[in-house]
Amino acid sequence: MRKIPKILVVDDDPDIVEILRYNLSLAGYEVKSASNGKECIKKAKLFLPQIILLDVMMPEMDGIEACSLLQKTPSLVNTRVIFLSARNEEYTQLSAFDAGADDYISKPVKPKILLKKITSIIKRINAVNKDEDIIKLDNIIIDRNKFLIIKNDVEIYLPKKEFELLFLLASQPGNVFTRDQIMNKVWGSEIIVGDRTIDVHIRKLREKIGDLCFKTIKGVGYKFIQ
Amino acid sequence: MRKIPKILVVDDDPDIVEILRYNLSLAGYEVKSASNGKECIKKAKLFLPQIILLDVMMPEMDGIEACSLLQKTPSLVNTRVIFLSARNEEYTQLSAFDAGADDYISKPVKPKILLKKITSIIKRINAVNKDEDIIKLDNIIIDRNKFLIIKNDVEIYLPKKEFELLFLLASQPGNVFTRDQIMNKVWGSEIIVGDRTIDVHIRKLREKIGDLCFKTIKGVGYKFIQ
DNA sequence: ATTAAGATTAAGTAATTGTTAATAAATGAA
DNA sequence: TTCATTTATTAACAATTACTTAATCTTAAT
Repeated sequence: MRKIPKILVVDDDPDIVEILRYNLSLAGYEVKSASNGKECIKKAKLFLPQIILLDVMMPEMDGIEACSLLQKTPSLVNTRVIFLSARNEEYTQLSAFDAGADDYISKPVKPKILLKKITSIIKRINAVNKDEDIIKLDNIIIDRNKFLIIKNDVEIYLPKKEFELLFLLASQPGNVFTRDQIMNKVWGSEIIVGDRTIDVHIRKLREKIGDLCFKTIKGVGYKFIQ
Repeated sequence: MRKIPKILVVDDDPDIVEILRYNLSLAGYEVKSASNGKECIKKAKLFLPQIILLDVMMPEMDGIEACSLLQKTPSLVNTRVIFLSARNEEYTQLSAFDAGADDYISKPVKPKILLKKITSIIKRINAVNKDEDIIKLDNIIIDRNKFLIIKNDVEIYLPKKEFELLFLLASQPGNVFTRDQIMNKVWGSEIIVGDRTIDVHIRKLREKIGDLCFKTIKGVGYKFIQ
Protein backbone atom coordinates (compact mmCIF):
# COMPACT_ATOMS: atom_id res chain seq x y z
CA MET A 1 0.00 0.00 0.00
CA ARG A 2 2.50 2.60 -1.13
CA LYS A 3 1.61 6.11 -2.07
CA ILE A 4 1.46 7.20 -5.69
CA PRO A 5 4.80 8.73 -6.70
CA LYS A 6 4.72 12.46 -7.43
CA ILE A 7 6.46 14.12 -10.34
CA LEU A 8 6.93 17.82 -10.99
CA VAL A 9 7.32 18.75 -14.66
CA VAL A 10 9.04 22.05 -15.33
CA ASP A 11 9.13 23.52 -18.83
CA ASP A 12 8.19 26.84 -20.37
CA ASP A 13 6.72 25.12 -23.41
CA PRO A 14 3.10 24.21 -22.56
CA ASP A 15 3.04 21.53 -25.27
CA ILE A 16 5.91 19.65 -23.72
CA VAL A 17 4.33 19.92 -20.30
CA GLU A 18 1.14 18.47 -21.70
CA ILE A 19 2.82 15.55 -23.44
CA LEU A 20 4.74 14.65 -20.32
CA ARG A 21 1.73 15.11 -18.09
CA TYR A 22 -0.30 12.83 -20.33
CA ASN A 23 2.25 10.04 -20.38
CA LEU A 24 3.10 10.24 -16.71
CA SER A 25 -0.52 10.38 -15.56
CA LEU A 26 -1.30 7.40 -17.72
CA ALA A 27 1.53 5.54 -16.05
CA GLY A 28 -0.07 6.24 -12.70
CA TYR A 29 1.97 9.13 -11.37
CA GLU A 30 0.64 12.24 -9.73
CA VAL A 31 1.83 15.15 -11.86
CA LYS A 32 2.11 18.88 -11.27
CA SER A 33 3.86 21.42 -13.42
CA ALA A 34 5.70 24.72 -13.39
CA SER A 35 6.92 26.91 -16.21
CA ASN A 36 10.13 28.36 -14.86
CA GLY A 37 12.77 27.93 -12.20
CA LYS A 38 11.19 30.19 -9.61
CA GLU A 39 7.84 28.54 -9.88
CA CYS A 40 9.57 25.16 -9.78
CA ILE A 41 11.16 25.86 -6.42
CA LYS A 42 7.97 27.24 -4.94
CA LYS A 43 5.91 24.26 -6.07
CA ALA A 44 8.54 21.70 -5.22
CA LYS A 45 8.60 22.82 -1.59
CA LEU A 46 4.84 22.38 -1.35
CA PHE A 47 4.42 19.31 -3.53
CA LEU A 48 7.50 17.41 -2.33
CA PRO A 49 7.79 15.30 -5.47
CA GLN A 50 10.01 12.26 -5.74
CA ILE A 51 11.18 13.41 -9.16
CA ILE A 52 11.51 16.74 -10.94
CA LEU A 53 11.78 16.81 -14.72
CA LEU A 54 13.55 20.05 -15.44
CA ASP A 55 14.12 21.99 -18.63
CA VAL A 56 17.38 23.93 -18.88
CA MET A 57 16.44 27.09 -20.72
CA MET A 58 13.55 28.95 -19.18
CA PRO A 59 12.65 32.56 -18.45
CA GLU A 60 12.91 34.02 -14.93
CA MET A 61 15.30 31.36 -13.69
CA ASP A 62 16.98 28.61 -15.70
CA GLY A 63 17.04 24.95 -14.77
CA ILE A 64 20.63 24.80 -13.64
CA GLU A 65 20.19 27.59 -11.14
CA ALA A 66 16.91 26.09 -9.95
CA CYS A 67 18.58 22.73 -9.46
CA SER A 68 21.34 24.27 -7.36
CA LEU A 69 18.75 25.91 -5.14
CA LEU A 70 16.74 22.71 -4.85
CA GLN A 71 19.80 20.90 -3.52
CA LYS A 72 19.98 23.37 -0.67
CA THR A 73 16.42 22.70 0.41
CA PRO A 74 16.38 20.20 3.25
CA SER A 75 12.86 18.97 2.58
CA LEU A 76 13.94 17.99 -0.91
CA VAL A 77 16.94 15.82 -0.08
CA ASN A 78 15.16 12.79 -1.42
CA THR A 79 13.96 14.46 -4.59
CA ARG A 80 15.77 13.50 -7.80
CA VAL A 81 16.25 15.93 -10.65
CA ILE A 82 16.27 14.78 -14.25
CA PHE A 83 17.12 17.39 -16.85
CA LEU A 84 15.31 17.29 -20.16
CA SER A 85 16.94 19.60 -22.64
CA ALA A 86 17.50 20.36 -26.27
CA ARG A 87 20.88 21.79 -25.42
CA ASN A 88 23.35 19.01 -25.83
CA GLU A 89 26.61 20.86 -25.44
CA GLU A 90 28.90 18.97 -23.13
CA TYR A 91 29.48 21.94 -20.84
CA THR A 92 25.76 22.36 -20.24
CA GLN A 93 25.46 18.73 -19.25
CA LEU A 94 28.49 18.97 -17.01
CA SER A 95 27.14 21.99 -15.20
CA ALA A 96 23.80 20.25 -14.80
CA PHE A 97 25.51 17.40 -12.99
CA ASP A 98 27.52 19.87 -10.96
CA ALA A 99 24.27 21.47 -9.94
CA GLY A 100 23.14 18.13 -8.56
CA ALA A 101 21.32 16.51 -11.46
CA ASP A 102 20.68 12.81 -11.33
CA ASP A 103 20.33 12.46 -15.06
CA TYR A 104 20.38 14.47 -18.25
CA ILE A 105 18.19 13.42 -21.14
CA SER A 106 18.35 15.05 -24.56
CA LYS A 107 15.19 16.16 -26.29
CA PRO A 108 13.31 14.89 -28.09
CA VAL A 109 12.40 12.65 -25.19
CA LYS A 110 11.29 9.10 -25.88
CA PRO A 111 8.40 8.62 -23.47
CA LYS A 112 8.89 4.89 -23.00
CA ILE A 113 12.51 5.26 -22.08
CA LEU A 114 11.78 8.18 -19.79
CA LEU A 115 9.18 6.06 -18.03
CA LYS A 116 11.61 3.21 -17.57
CA LYS A 117 14.18 5.55 -16.10
CA ILE A 118 11.62 6.96 -13.73
CA THR A 119 10.51 3.49 -12.69
CA SER A 120 14.09 2.58 -12.01
CA ILE A 121 14.67 5.67 -9.87
CA ILE A 122 11.46 5.20 -7.92
CA LYS A 123 12.44 1.61 -7.26
CA ARG A 124 15.74 2.76 -5.80
CA ILE A 125 14.08 5.43 -3.69
CA ASN A 126 11.54 2.98 -2.32
CA ALA A 127 14.17 0.39 -1.52
CA VAL A 128 15.65 2.89 0.88
CA ASN A 129 13.38 5.64 1.97
CA LYS A 130 10.38 4.53 3.89
CA ASP A 131 9.43 7.86 5.44
CA GLU A 132 6.20 7.90 3.55
CA ASP A 133 4.75 5.13 5.61
CA ILE A 134 4.71 7.01 8.86
CA ILE A 135 1.72 8.96 10.11
CA LYS A 136 2.61 11.54 12.73
CA LEU A 137 -0.17 13.25 14.60
CA ASP A 138 -0.24 15.23 17.81
CA ASN A 139 0.09 12.43 20.30
CA ILE A 140 0.22 9.36 18.13
CA ILE A 141 2.75 8.04 15.64
CA ILE A 142 1.83 5.18 13.39
CA ASP A 143 4.85 3.60 11.76
CA ARG A 144 4.16 0.91 9.25
CA ASN A 145 7.85 0.12 8.79
CA LYS A 146 8.09 -0.89 12.39
CA PHE A 147 4.47 -1.98 12.59
CA LEU A 148 4.36 0.04 15.72
CA ILE A 149 2.11 2.62 17.31
CA ILE A 150 3.54 5.14 19.71
CA LYS A 151 0.87 6.85 21.76
CA ASN A 152 1.92 9.30 24.44
CA ASP A 153 5.39 7.78 24.27
CA VAL A 154 4.08 4.29 24.90
CA GLU A 155 4.72 1.57 22.35
CA ILE A 156 1.69 -0.40 21.27
CA TYR A 157 1.79 -3.43 19.04
CA LEU A 158 -1.31 -4.35 17.10
CA PRO A 159 -2.19 -7.43 15.06
CA LYS A 160 -2.10 -6.95 11.33
CA LYS A 161 -5.75 -6.25 10.60
CA GLU A 162 -6.15 -3.89 13.52
CA PHE A 163 -3.02 -2.08 12.44
CA GLU A 164 -4.19 -1.74 8.86
CA LEU A 165 -7.55 -0.47 10.00
CA LEU A 166 -6.01 2.13 12.27
CA PHE A 167 -3.53 3.13 9.58
CA LEU A 168 -6.34 3.66 7.14
CA LEU A 169 -8.53 5.70 9.46
CA ALA A 170 -5.63 7.78 10.72
CA SER A 171 -4.39 8.48 7.21
CA GLN A 172 -7.13 11.10 7.00
CA PRO A 173 -8.07 12.16 10.50
CA GLY A 174 -11.59 13.54 10.68
CA ASN A 175 -12.68 11.94 7.44
CA VAL A 176 -15.32 9.27 7.49
CA PHE A 177 -14.54 5.94 5.90
CA THR A 178 -17.54 3.89 4.91
CA ARG A 179 -17.72 0.23 5.73
CA ASP A 180 -17.28 -0.52 2.05
CA GLN A 181 -14.12 1.53 1.85
CA ILE A 182 -12.76 -0.13 4.95
CA MET A 183 -13.65 -3.55 3.62
CA ASN A 184 -11.89 -2.89 0.33
CA LYS A 185 -8.75 -1.36 1.74
CA VAL A 186 -8.18 -3.56 4.75
CA TRP A 187 -9.65 -6.86 3.66
CA GLY A 188 -9.47 -6.51 -0.12
CA SER A 189 -12.27 -6.75 -2.59
CA GLU A 190 -12.23 -10.49 -3.06
CA ILE A 191 -12.52 -11.45 0.56
CA ILE A 192 -15.99 -11.47 2.02
CA VAL A 193 -16.57 -11.44 5.74
CA GLY A 194 -19.56 -10.64 7.87
CA ASP A 195 -20.75 -7.21 8.90
CA ARG A 196 -19.76 -7.49 12.51
CA THR A 197 -16.11 -8.13 11.75
CA ILE A 198 -15.35 -4.45 11.34
CA ASP A 199 -17.19 -3.62 14.57
CA VAL A 200 -15.12 -6.09 16.50
CA HIS A 201 -11.89 -4.71 15.15
CA ILE A 202 -12.98 -1.18 15.95
CA ARG A 203 -13.81 -2.34 19.44
CA LYS A 204 -10.31 -3.73 19.91
CA LEU A 205 -8.82 -0.49 18.68
CA ARG A 206 -10.99 1.47 21.11
CA GLU A 207 -9.71 -0.75 23.87
CA LYS A 208 -6.07 -0.40 22.93
CA ILE A 209 -5.81 3.10 21.48
CA GLY A 210 -8.58 4.91 23.28
CA ASP A 211 -12.31 5.11 22.99
CA LEU A 212 -12.32 8.78 22.11
CA CYS A 213 -10.18 8.36 19.01
CA PHE A 214 -12.89 6.59 17.04
CA LYS A 215 -16.22 8.10 16.20
CA THR A 216 -19.06 6.09 14.76
CA ILE A 217 -21.16 7.84 12.17
CA LYS A 218 -24.24 5.73 12.23
CA GLY A 219 -25.35 4.56 8.83
CA VAL A 220 -22.14 5.86 7.28
CA GLY A 221 -18.95 4.55 8.79
CA TYR A 222 -16.11 5.46 11.14
CA LYS A 223 -13.67 8.28 11.54
CA PHE A 224 -10.47 8.77 13.45
CA ILE A 225 -10.37 11.96 15.50
CA GLN A 226 -7.41 13.51 17.22
CA MET B 1 37.31 7.63 5.81
CA ARG B 2 35.24 6.16 3.07
CA LYS B 3 36.37 3.30 0.92
CA ILE B 4 37.45 3.86 -2.64
CA PRO B 5 34.49 3.06 -4.88
CA LYS B 6 34.89 -0.04 -7.02
CA ILE B 7 33.86 -0.22 -10.66
CA LEU B 8 33.69 -3.28 -12.86
CA VAL B 9 34.08 -2.58 -16.57
CA VAL B 10 32.66 -5.21 -18.89
CA ASP B 11 33.33 -5.07 -22.62
CA ASP B 12 34.70 -7.47 -25.20
CA ASP B 13 36.70 -4.73 -26.88
CA PRO B 14 40.01 -4.42 -25.01
CA ASP B 15 40.52 -0.87 -26.30
CA ILE B 16 37.32 0.34 -24.70
CA VAL B 17 38.19 -1.41 -21.47
CA GLU B 18 41.54 0.32 -21.48
CA ILE B 19 40.13 3.78 -22.15
CA LEU B 20 37.59 3.38 -19.38
CA ARG B 21 40.09 1.90 -16.99
CA TYR B 22 42.45 4.80 -17.64
CA ASN B 23 39.83 7.46 -17.03
CA LEU B 24 38.28 5.80 -14.02
CA SER B 25 41.57 5.01 -12.35
CA LEU B 26 42.67 8.58 -12.86
CA ALA B 27 39.49 9.70 -11.16
CA GLY B 28 40.41 7.59 -8.18
CA TYR B 29 38.26 4.51 -8.61
CA GLU B 30 39.34 0.93 -8.17
CA VAL B 31 38.74 -0.76 -11.50
CA LYS B 32 38.47 -4.38 -12.59
CA SER B 33 37.30 -5.71 -15.91
CA ALA B 34 35.63 -8.61 -17.62
CA SER B 35 35.09 -9.37 -21.28
CA ASN B 36 31.74 -11.11 -21.33
CA GLY B 37 28.60 -11.68 -19.29
CA LYS B 38 29.70 -14.89 -17.64
CA GLU B 39 32.98 -13.44 -16.52
CA CYS B 40 31.12 -10.35 -15.36
CA ILE B 41 28.92 -12.31 -12.99
CA LYS B 42 31.79 -14.33 -11.62
CA LYS B 43 33.93 -11.26 -10.95
CA ALA B 44 31.05 -9.16 -9.66
CA LYS B 45 30.31 -11.67 -6.92
CA LEU B 46 33.89 -11.56 -5.75
CA PHE B 47 34.66 -7.89 -6.32
CA LEU B 48 31.31 -6.50 -5.11
CA PRO B 49 31.61 -3.25 -7.07
CA GLN B 50 29.37 -0.26 -6.52
CA ILE B 51 28.99 0.17 -10.25
CA ILE B 52 29.17 -2.09 -13.27
CA LEU B 53 29.68 -0.58 -16.72
CA LEU B 54 28.22 -3.14 -19.05
CA ASP B 55 28.37 -3.53 -22.79
CA VAL B 56 25.31 -5.02 -24.48
CA MET B 57 26.74 -7.16 -27.24
CA MET B 58 29.31 -9.62 -26.06
CA PRO B 59 30.21 -13.24 -26.75
CA GLU B 60 29.27 -16.02 -24.30
CA MET B 61 26.56 -14.02 -22.56
CA ASP B 62 25.23 -10.62 -23.50
CA GLY B 63 24.85 -7.67 -21.17
CA ILE B 64 21.09 -7.84 -20.81
CA GLU B 65 21.14 -11.43 -19.67
CA ALA B 66 24.05 -10.74 -17.35
CA CYS B 67 22.18 -7.81 -15.84
CA SER B 68 19.12 -9.96 -15.16
CA LEU B 69 21.25 -12.48 -13.36
CA LEU B 70 23.04 -9.81 -11.37
CA GLN B 71 19.72 -8.58 -10.04
CA LYS B 72 19.04 -11.98 -8.58
CA THR B 73 22.26 -12.03 -6.61
CA PRO B 74 21.62 -10.98 -3.03
CA SER B 75 25.12 -9.67 -2.41
CA LEU B 76 24.78 -7.27 -5.34
CA VAL B 77 21.60 -5.49 -4.34
CA ASN B 78 23.49 -2.26 -3.92
CA THR B 79 25.37 -2.54 -7.18
CA ARG B 80 24.21 -0.25 -9.99
CA VAL B 81 24.43 -1.24 -13.62
CA ILE B 82 25.10 1.30 -16.34
CA PHE B 83 24.89 0.06 -19.89
CA LEU B 84 27.33 1.44 -22.43
CA SER B 85 26.34 0.48 -25.91
CA ALA B 86 26.56 1.32 -29.57
CA ARG B 87 23.13 -0.18 -30.07
CA ASN B 88 20.66 2.64 -29.76
CA GLU B 89 17.45 0.96 -30.80
CA GLU B 90 14.68 1.80 -28.42
CA TYR B 91 13.81 -1.82 -27.73
CA THR B 92 17.34 -2.61 -26.66
CA GLN B 93 17.27 0.25 -24.20
CA LEU B 94 13.89 -0.79 -22.91
CA SER B 95 14.95 -4.35 -22.31
CA ALA B 96 18.08 -3.08 -20.58
CA PHE B 97 15.91 -1.18 -18.12
CA ASP B 98 13.65 -4.18 -17.75
CA ALA B 99 16.68 -6.21 -16.86
CA GLY B 100 17.38 -3.79 -14.03
CA ALA B 101 19.67 -1.19 -15.58
CA ASP B 102 20.12 2.10 -13.79
CA ASP B 103 21.20 3.96 -16.88
CA TYR B 104 21.89 3.45 -20.56
CA ILE B 105 24.57 5.51 -22.25
CA SER B 106 25.15 5.46 -25.99
CA LYS B 107 28.63 5.06 -27.36
CA PRO B 108 30.78 6.89 -28.05
CA VAL B 109 31.00 7.66 -24.37
CA LYS B 110 32.06 11.10 -23.29
CA PRO B 111 34.38 10.38 -20.38
CA LYS B 112 33.66 13.60 -18.53
CA ILE B 113 29.94 13.04 -18.56
CA LEU B 114 30.32 9.41 -17.61
CA LEU B 115 32.43 10.45 -14.65
CA LYS B 116 29.82 12.97 -13.55
CA LYS B 117 27.12 10.35 -13.71
CA ILE B 118 29.21 7.96 -11.71
CA THR B 119 29.94 10.63 -9.12
CA SER B 120 26.24 11.34 -8.87
CA ILE B 121 25.36 7.68 -8.37
CA ILE B 122 28.09 7.15 -5.80
CA LYS B 123 26.86 10.21 -3.95
CA ARG B 124 23.39 8.73 -3.76
CA ILE B 125 24.67 5.35 -2.63
CA ASN B 126 26.78 6.92 0.09
CA ALA B 127 23.97 9.16 1.28
CA VAL B 128 22.06 6.06 2.12
CA ASN B 129 24.33 3.23 2.95
CA LYS B 130 26.59 4.76 5.55
CA ASP B 131 28.60 1.72 6.39
CA GLU B 132 28.37 -1.31 4.26
CA ASP B 133 30.19 -3.88 6.23
CA ILE B 134 29.98 -3.21 9.93
CA ILE B 135 26.92 -2.63 12.02
CA LYS B 136 27.63 -1.19 15.44
CA LEU B 137 24.82 -1.06 17.92
CA ASP B 138 24.74 -0.59 21.65
CA ASN B 139 25.94 -3.98 22.76
CA ILE B 140 26.42 -5.81 19.52
CA ILE B 141 28.84 -5.41 16.64
CA ILE B 142 28.27 -7.27 13.42
CA ASP B 143 31.27 -7.38 11.14
CA ARG B 144 30.69 -8.91 7.76
CA ASN B 145 34.35 -8.75 6.77
CA LYS B 146 35.23 -11.08 9.59
CA PHE B 147 31.88 -12.82 9.63
CA LEU B 148 31.93 -12.16 13.32
CA ILE B 149 29.47 -11.01 15.93
CA ILE B 150 30.64 -9.42 19.12
CA LYS B 151 27.96 -9.33 21.75
CA ASN B 152 28.83 -7.96 25.18
CA ASP B 153 32.51 -8.43 24.32
CA VAL B 154 31.99 -12.08 23.50
CA GLU B 155 32.83 -13.33 20.04
CA ILE B 156 30.15 -15.34 18.30
CA TYR B 157 30.61 -17.07 14.99
CA LEU B 158 27.54 -17.86 12.96
CA PRO B 159 27.01 -20.00 9.86
CA LYS B 160 26.47 -18.10 6.66
CA LYS B 161 22.70 -18.04 6.45
CA GLU B 162 22.22 -17.20 10.08
CA PHE B 163 24.76 -14.42 9.73
CA GLU B 164 23.11 -12.98 6.64
CA LEU B 165 19.74 -13.06 8.29
CA LEU B 166 21.02 -11.32 11.38
CA PHE B 167 22.91 -8.80 9.29
CA LEU B 168 19.80 -7.97 7.34
CA LEU B 169 17.55 -7.57 10.34
CA ALA B 170 20.13 -5.58 12.27
CA SER B 171 20.78 -3.28 9.33
CA GLN B 172 17.59 -1.49 10.28
CA PRO B 173 16.88 -2.15 13.92
CA GLY B 174 13.23 -1.80 14.74
CA ASN B 175 12.07 -2.16 11.18
CA VAL B 176 10.03 -5.13 10.16
CA PHE B 177 11.25 -7.30 7.33
CA THR B 178 8.61 -9.39 5.66
CA ARG B 179 9.25 -13.01 4.94
CA ASP B 180 9.37 -12.10 1.26
CA GLN B 181 12.01 -9.48 1.83
CA ILE B 182 14.04 -11.89 3.92
CA MET B 183 13.70 -14.57 1.29
CA ASN B 184 14.85 -12.23 -1.46
CA LYS B 185 17.75 -10.72 0.39
CA VAL B 186 19.13 -13.73 2.19
CA TRP B 187 18.25 -16.55 -0.17
CA GLY B 188 17.86 -14.66 -3.45
CA SER B 189 14.84 -14.54 -5.66
CA GLU B 190 15.64 -17.62 -7.70
CA ILE B 191 15.98 -20.02 -4.80
CA ILE B 192 12.83 -21.50 -3.38
CA VAL B 193 12.80 -23.09 0.02
CA GLY B 194 10.04 -24.18 2.32
CA ASP B 195 8.03 -22.01 4.65
CA ARG B 196 9.61 -23.13 7.89
CA THR B 197 13.19 -22.44 6.83
CA ILE B 198 13.14 -18.85 8.00
CA ASP B 199 11.57 -19.82 11.32
CA VAL B 200 14.26 -22.34 12.01
CA HIS B 201 17.01 -19.85 11.32
CA ILE B 202 15.31 -17.28 13.51
CA ARG B 203 15.12 -19.89 16.23
CA LYS B 204 18.86 -20.54 16.01
CA LEU B 205 19.53 -16.84 16.20
CA ARG B 206 17.31 -16.48 19.24
CA GLU B 207 19.29 -19.29 20.84
CA LYS B 208 22.68 -17.81 20.05
CA ILE B 209 22.10 -14.05 20.17
CA GLY B 210 19.24 -13.78 22.59
CA ASP B 211 15.55 -14.30 22.50
CA LEU B 212 14.71 -10.69 23.21
CA CYS B 213 16.51 -9.36 20.17
CA PHE B 214 14.01 -10.77 17.72
CA LYS B 215 10.38 -9.84 17.63
CA THR B 216 7.82 -11.64 15.54
CA ILE B 217 5.16 -9.48 13.97
CA LYS B 218 2.59 -12.07 13.13
CA GLY B 219 1.31 -11.92 9.60
CA VAL B 220 4.03 -9.46 8.71
CA GLY B 221 7.54 -10.60 9.49
CA TYR B 222 10.40 -10.18 11.94
CA LYS B 223 12.33 -7.30 13.41
CA PHE B 224 15.55 -6.89 15.31
CA ILE B 225 15.29 -4.83 18.45
CA GLN B 226 18.08 -3.47 20.57
C1' DA C 1 -42.12 2.88 21.23
C1' DT C 2 -40.21 0.83 17.53
C1' DT C 3 -36.57 -0.39 14.76
C1' DA C 4 -32.31 -0.61 12.61
C1' DA C 5 -27.59 -0.03 13.26
C1' DG C 6 -23.90 -0.70 16.12
C1' DA C 7 -21.50 -2.65 20.58
C1' DT C 8 -20.09 -6.32 23.25
C1' DT C 9 -18.73 -10.82 24.62
C1' DA C 10 -17.29 -15.27 24.33
C1' DA C 11 -16.41 -19.10 21.74
C1' DG C 12 -15.10 -21.41 17.54
C1' DT C 13 -12.19 -21.52 13.50
C1' DA C 14 -8.42 -20.45 10.77
C1' DA C 15 -3.88 -19.06 10.02
C1' DT C 16 0.70 -18.38 11.36
C1' DT C 17 4.67 -19.38 13.85
C1' DG C 18 7.56 -22.38 17.08
C1' DT C 19 9.90 -26.58 17.96
C1' DT C 20 12.10 -30.79 17.33
C1' DA C 21 14.28 -34.29 15.02
C1' DA C 22 15.55 -36.44 10.86
C1' DT C 23 17.72 -35.95 6.40
C1' DA C 24 20.28 -33.75 2.79
C1' DA C 25 23.85 -30.87 1.31
C1' DA C 26 28.01 -28.61 1.81
C1' DT C 27 32.42 -28.04 3.80
C1' DG C 28 36.86 -29.18 5.46
C1' DA C 29 40.49 -32.31 7.05
C1' DA C 30 43.25 -36.47 6.68
C1' DT D 1 39.39 -38.82 -2.64
C1' DT D 2 36.85 -40.29 1.54
C1' DC D 3 35.17 -39.51 5.86
C1' DA D 4 33.74 -36.58 9.54
C1' DT D 5 31.62 -32.58 10.75
C1' DT D 6 28.96 -28.69 10.22
C1' DT D 7 25.21 -26.29 8.14
C1' DA D 8 20.82 -26.05 5.69
C1' DT D 9 16.37 -27.71 4.80
C1' DT D 10 12.25 -30.27 5.47
C1' DA D 11 8.48 -32.54 7.68
C1' DA D 12 5.50 -33.36 11.33
C1' DC D 13 3.27 -31.69 14.91
C1' DA D 14 2.45 -28.35 18.84
C1' DA D 15 1.50 -23.92 20.37
C1' DT D 16 0.06 -19.57 19.80
C1' DT D 17 -2.20 -15.78 17.99
C1' DA D 18 -5.42 -13.64 15.11
C1' DC D 19 -9.81 -13.52 12.86
C1' DT D 20 -14.60 -14.30 12.44
C1' DT D 21 -19.06 -15.37 13.90
C1' DA D 22 -23.12 -15.87 16.57
C1' DA D 23 -25.88 -14.50 20.12
C1' DT D 24 -27.30 -10.95 22.88
C1' DC D 25 -27.43 -6.29 24.48
C1' DT D 26 -27.42 -1.19 23.81
C1' DT D 27 -28.24 3.01 21.60
C1' DA D 28 -30.06 6.58 18.78
C1' DA D 29 -33.22 8.14 15.31
C1' DT D 30 -37.77 8.46 13.65
